[in-house]
Amino acid sequence: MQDHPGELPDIVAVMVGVSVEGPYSYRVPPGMQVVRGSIVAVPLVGRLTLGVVWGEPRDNFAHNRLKDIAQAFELSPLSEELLKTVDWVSRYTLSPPGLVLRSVLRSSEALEPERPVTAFRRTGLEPEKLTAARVRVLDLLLDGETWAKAALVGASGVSASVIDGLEKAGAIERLEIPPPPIVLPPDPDAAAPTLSPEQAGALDQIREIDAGHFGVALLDGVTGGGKTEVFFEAVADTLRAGRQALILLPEIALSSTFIARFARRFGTRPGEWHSDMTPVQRARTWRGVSNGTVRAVVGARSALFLPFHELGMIVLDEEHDGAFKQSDGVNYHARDMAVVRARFAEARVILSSATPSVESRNNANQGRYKHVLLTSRFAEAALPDISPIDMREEPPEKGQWIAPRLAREIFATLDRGEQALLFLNRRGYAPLTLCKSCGHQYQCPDCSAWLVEHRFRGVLMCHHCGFEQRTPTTCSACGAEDSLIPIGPGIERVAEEAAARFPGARMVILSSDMGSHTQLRERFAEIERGAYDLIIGTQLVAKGHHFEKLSLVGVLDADLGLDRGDPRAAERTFQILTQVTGRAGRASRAGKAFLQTYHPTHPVIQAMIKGDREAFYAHELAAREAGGLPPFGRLAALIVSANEHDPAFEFARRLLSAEPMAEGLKLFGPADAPISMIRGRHRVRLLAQSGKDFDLSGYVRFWLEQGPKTSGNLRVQVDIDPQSFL
DNA sequence: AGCACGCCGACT
DNA sequence: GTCGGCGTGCTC
Repeated sequence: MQDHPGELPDIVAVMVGVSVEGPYSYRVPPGMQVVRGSIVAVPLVGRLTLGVVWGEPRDNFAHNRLKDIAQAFELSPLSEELLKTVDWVSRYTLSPPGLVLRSVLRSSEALEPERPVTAFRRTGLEPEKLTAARVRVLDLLLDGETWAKAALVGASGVSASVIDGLEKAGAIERLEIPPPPIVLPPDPDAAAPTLSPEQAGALDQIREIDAGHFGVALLDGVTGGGKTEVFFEAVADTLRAGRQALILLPEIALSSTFIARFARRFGTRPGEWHSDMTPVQRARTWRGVSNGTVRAVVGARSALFLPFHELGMIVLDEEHDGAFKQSDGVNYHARDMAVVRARFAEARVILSSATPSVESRNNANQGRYKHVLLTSRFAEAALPDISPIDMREEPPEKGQWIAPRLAREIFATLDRGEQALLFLNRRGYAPLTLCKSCGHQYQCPDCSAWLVEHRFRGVLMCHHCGFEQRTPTTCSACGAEDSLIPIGPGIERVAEEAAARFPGARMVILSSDMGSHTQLRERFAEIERGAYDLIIGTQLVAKGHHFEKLSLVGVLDADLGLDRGDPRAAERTFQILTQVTGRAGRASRAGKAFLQTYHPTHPVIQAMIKGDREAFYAHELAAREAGGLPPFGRLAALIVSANEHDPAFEFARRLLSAEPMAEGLKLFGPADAPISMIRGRHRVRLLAQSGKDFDLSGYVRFWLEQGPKTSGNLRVQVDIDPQSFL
């Protein structure tokens, strides 16, 4: 075996798809050929596990205990750039490489060759009986064409038994053909749009990044500025160059409009990759990406680990979106890992957003990313006029949440026959329920969080673990009747107020718990048709929907999320306020937006009112730099959790005292996490802060190796570059 | 990630 | 006495 150049000796290292720290050694049985990247099945404690050949064995495991690789799959070996990405992500996030590899091997169905499909063609014999149904089938099979059975049934509209009958009669014959590709290759020239001069300029700037080399462009443009058309043209360039393209979206479930847009531009649907797909659909995308028949993929963040071999372009649309950060299992941020993979693959990256992350803006300012600006909106639509409503000076009536001035604006908007949107980023009816006779507060039994009343569904529920109970009628602490009162507003409560104050308005509530994706999609379509006058919604309404008649946006609590001890609170608030106010006045109508706030002088609110996003970025970058926070420093959170509070806290303290001293490193904590218990586990945090050029991952790895070992139900989770401090 | 092993409480 | 709960440790 060894005399074949490029082949590995008879013992190889295999990274198994389980949570282990390094590859294991396996024998390559006679006759089997594997190389680095080969996907294999290996025996591991009595069962077969998927793994990938990693290279030469590194350990000296006793040769007589080695096992044979059970199977090498008939697939192209994973590309070197993907293997390097797995290693890099593992080292950076402190996740075992085997666990990271699992994200690559996520579709076990994809590994076996696809079953051939049954197809038919004419034999030339005419059947004795020619019925109308038979003629329809035979007409489709003219000119010796071969049709898959399912396609033939679909196109002819006959039942399968007609086809079986024709076969029996000898008029057609059955053959097994390879399954058709899941999608047709996209045509880069199918429907190239006419770009505006500004868009064309942006595209030219992107094209200045050499194809065939790594480079990142930040496509920074206002909502409605036509960013999608621009990056579609860059994708077309990539396809023309014979390379594959990946477009990552934060919320794939609501992106059927995006898929349709892609199909209009490229003449065919892209490959898709997201959690709503069946295992078989996923397997077909995975295989197609691997064997090169799928040239473009639109997917959620996990599509980053698909087995591309010719990856030339990664686009992250809405790059600032928090959904790109994975926070269970492997904690990675798809934006950063996309840049890493693109670097290994010599591919280009486009980060697209109307409200870029502070990190990306800084990279653009520093010249590491090419800053591509799109500043004007289509159809000359102006950005909305944004005004504050100081809740200290003009508060709503007691028991109401809509300030008088905002209510007047809503009336005026409705009178003109236009749509108004009320935004409150809080699901349910009320965030807290308490008993007015004994003061009992309804809390989750497993989390240190209040139960949120969802009146529509008649339950109190925990937004952290999903616990719910029927809303009681008597206090469960003191037994008092009719004593439970809701405190604070959620969108259901705002809807109740709106229904009472604007009785003529056709109203709709939009939040993630108001139905399935399909139902929500229908609601959005109805709104676009103008079936509603007043839209009341959470986050959900902020994301990329065009509402023609919408001319007023009211943000009921612009401060929500501003004042946590969280370094990204201001950024997130700025992003969501920009997005939601950007819903107003999309077409020819000038829009208005009102921010109800208790902090009208806060820099985020000020930047919104003045329409001065540069002021926001300047202020935020200065604040981050002064605090040594990302992107000017690094953060790592260590979350110690246990079934009881004290052991967790005590362990965190011991961990802290075992900290290896390092220059320029600051440690904070231990402190109870803001939500100190989730799902019955108490959580204590330590925070490490370092300078930008410090290997914080390496430091934390060394720290944990040196430090006290966990036992019992103690866990230590590491979150490098945490996005929030919950 | 699985899965077996082993230790402790609860029950036929 | 045995069943079964879950904490612990190992996998080439």
